[in-house]
Amino acid sequence: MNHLDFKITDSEWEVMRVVWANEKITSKEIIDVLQQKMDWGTATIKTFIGRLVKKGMIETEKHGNKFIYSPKIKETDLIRSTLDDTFNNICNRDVGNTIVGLIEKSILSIDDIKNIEKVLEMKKEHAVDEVPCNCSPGQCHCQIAS
Amino acid sequence: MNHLDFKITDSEWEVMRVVWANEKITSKEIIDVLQQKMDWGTATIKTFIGRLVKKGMIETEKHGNKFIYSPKIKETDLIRSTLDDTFNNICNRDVGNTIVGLIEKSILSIDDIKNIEKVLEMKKEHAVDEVPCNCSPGQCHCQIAS
DNA sequence: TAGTATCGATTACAGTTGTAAACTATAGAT
DNA sequence: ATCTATAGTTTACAACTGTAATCGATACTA
Repeated sequence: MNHLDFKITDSEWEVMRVVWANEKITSKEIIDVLQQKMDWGTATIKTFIGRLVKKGMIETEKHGNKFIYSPKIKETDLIRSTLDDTFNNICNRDVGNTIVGLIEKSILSIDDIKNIEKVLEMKKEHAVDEVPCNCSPGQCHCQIAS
Repeated sequence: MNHLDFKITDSEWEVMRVVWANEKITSKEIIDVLQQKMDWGTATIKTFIGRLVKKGMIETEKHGNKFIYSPKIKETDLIRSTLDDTFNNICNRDVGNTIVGLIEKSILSIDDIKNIEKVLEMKKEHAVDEVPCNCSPGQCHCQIAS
């Protein structure tokens, strides 16, 4: 499949958020930010940073004896990829309802709603009468012969 | 937090889908279904089943020397909980766009679109002008004093 | 009833993750 | 020039995961 298969842990995501928010940042700053939120030791955060570098999620620019870290992947790409992973576990026929559920519990602005309405308008052009089930046999109640 | 903190692995999710699809099922059936999709050995699948039982995700009813397995949590609850985990890593201000992205790449039926429009209509009543950023300081570019 | 197939339980083992201490190298302070 | 603080690297170790082999009990078969 797609070689853009990002996969990081929850802890690593906390670190990434700091890096994304700042674009260029030192480990000390990352540590300061995270220790206000998480109950993590300094060494722990250093480990996470090191692992993210090894995974290719952040890049380093040497500056004397220290590094300046910056993100190597975009936040939206990671979000996209993570959500795709989850939706891959859901029957296509359930996606609509799942999205309804997401909207219900989200805080949305007028503009957000307008944007969603706009994309829905576009989806209408290709909307199907019934979404075909895409599950493997035996993994879904709405089994339809493929 | 919420004691409904479900967390299973991707492999375990494959197993759960079979259990959800069938409600009452034997290990042999689970194995048959999964071996058509995954390149897993019998023993591997048995391990996953065992771990899911231990995690309280499926329950067992003894039947002679074998078990009948059935789901102990609902599929929608697990989906909900998993998506919540992801959205917890996203600034509230980005949720709207993220949902737009989801809709763009989904296959939706006319009814799905209607349902989404309906929930949007309801959201309009409480829609805000600007969604407040809910991120911890240093973890988001759109930092607003709280 | 003895043999065999099957099921679930136990054990195995490497890789990942959470959590961190210890070590090394270097930059800044005196 | 030496000391010290700091940054990054290495090592540690238990729990969880992917992947399975083996074992013990039971049910079906001849």
